[in-house]
Amino acid sequence: MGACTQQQNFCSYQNTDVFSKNTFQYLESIMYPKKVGADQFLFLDNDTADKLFYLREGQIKITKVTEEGKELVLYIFQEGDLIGELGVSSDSRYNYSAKATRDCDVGVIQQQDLETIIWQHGEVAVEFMKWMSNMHAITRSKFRDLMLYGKKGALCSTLIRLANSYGKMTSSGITLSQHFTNTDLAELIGTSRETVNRMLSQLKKEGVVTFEAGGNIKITDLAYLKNACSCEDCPLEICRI
Amino acid sequence: MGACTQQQNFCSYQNTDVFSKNTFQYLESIMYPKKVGADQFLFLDNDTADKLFYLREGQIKITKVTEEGKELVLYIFQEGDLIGELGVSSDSRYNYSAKATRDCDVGVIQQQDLETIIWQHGEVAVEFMKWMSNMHAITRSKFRDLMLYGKKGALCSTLIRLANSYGKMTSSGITLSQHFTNTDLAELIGTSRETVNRMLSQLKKEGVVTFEAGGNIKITDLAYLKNACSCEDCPLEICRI
DNA sequence: AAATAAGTGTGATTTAAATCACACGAACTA
DNA sequence: TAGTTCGTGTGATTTAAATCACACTTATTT
Repeated sequence: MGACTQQQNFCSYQNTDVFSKNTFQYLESIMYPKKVGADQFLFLDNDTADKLFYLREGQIKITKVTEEGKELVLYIFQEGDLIGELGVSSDSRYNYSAKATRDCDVGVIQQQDLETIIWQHGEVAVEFMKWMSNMHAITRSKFRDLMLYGKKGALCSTLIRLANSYGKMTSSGITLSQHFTNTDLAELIGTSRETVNRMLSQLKKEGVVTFEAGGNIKITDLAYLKNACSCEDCPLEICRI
Repeated sequence: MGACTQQQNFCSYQNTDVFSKNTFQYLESIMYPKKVGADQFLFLDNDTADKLFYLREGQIKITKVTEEGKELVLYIFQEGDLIGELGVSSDSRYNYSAKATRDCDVGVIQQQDLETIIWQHGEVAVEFMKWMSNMHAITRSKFRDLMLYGKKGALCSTLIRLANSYGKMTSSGITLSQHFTNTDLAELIGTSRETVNRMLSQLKKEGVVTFEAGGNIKITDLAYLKNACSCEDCPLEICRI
């Protein structure tokens, strides 16, 4: 409860934290390995959605691209995250793409294999519902943040989420352990690179963020960010990128 | 497949269409009735999310309200829809409100009772996953439509969704069987009443919509609307309001 | 039938954000 | 080491949308 209290390096919460050791073993038993190189796609918009993917190593961005090339990044998944949809009909298709930002190690799970296990084991079913519920709550909370508080609120919300997913607590603030370019942030927010740059400059001037060597963002006034997007201190598993 | 081909009056698809007769009987067996008067709240933002609600009769709007009073309507549920979350932890809370727009007849389902059934019956689990999956897909597709194509695209997308949920096919177009005010539409889109009014006037001038007696909208050029939000002809159970 | 409330339609103005344009620095790369 | 790519920083301009202000129409109430 309450965001950004973690002392760990980063990725403190994966969306698979809802699974018990037992369930995880079932998953492992039906998983087969796959490598995805940097900048390759794990799957494309409109591909048949008949698999789930467990991200062992690397990073996957889920994106939606318009015909004019405008890109919206819906999620950034980390090692330990499970990617995909469950319970969809056999001819269902993804309506987003999944792109590896670096070399990835993935475990592929056939939806059908998983549904067999779910069918047989009630506790697995309930855990998967929790996983689905969490994923939906993440989407809903982003929807709200990006729609209701203007581009500035959207940026502040995104910085908080990045802090929860990549933040390292220090005495002087929360440092993001990964560099995000202005363009990266713009795609997360649905705005232009220039607008992000101007807003970040402003936040820097106001003492809300500073920049570490290498350009990594350090958040020095979390309260300001929370206020800008009417943060409701939702649980860490939901307030993520 | 393909939107707006229905000849029926309206509400052709409920989110409970994924359930088998058998599952539905389980639901009925643990449901108890509740009345909610017009303009009353079924639940409030931050209430404990330990129940599901089956809407037998009436209409429920799911809304998120900011501190400044700006309102965003996330869904409008109809008779036959199931409302709520499943698989969340016992201390989980709604982060949106549910308001009856008219007198409602609701069946209340304790989450715990349902989880017991899910635990025991694999087929129920799988059907509920499909339900959850659908709900998430609705949220995601709205997110995309409202973020990527400006306010005009957002309005056009919303009109298509309304057509799918309330449209009655006629020889001259698709008539919405319910009146939606400019303010209603503005809250669905996250914009101002004036902007909706101006956009609708423009669409009328361009011959995309007309107004029936009583002010109900009739869509006369669906292709135009689809084009404005890069409609991907997603299935009817997802392209709803 | 008059009064009140709720909804529509539109101008004028302000504000937010996108777009265009270009200078500059840092980081690779050949 | 010169060239190229990639990212940053900022002005100027345009466009989209919100806000303000008010007239007018249509329901609803008493």
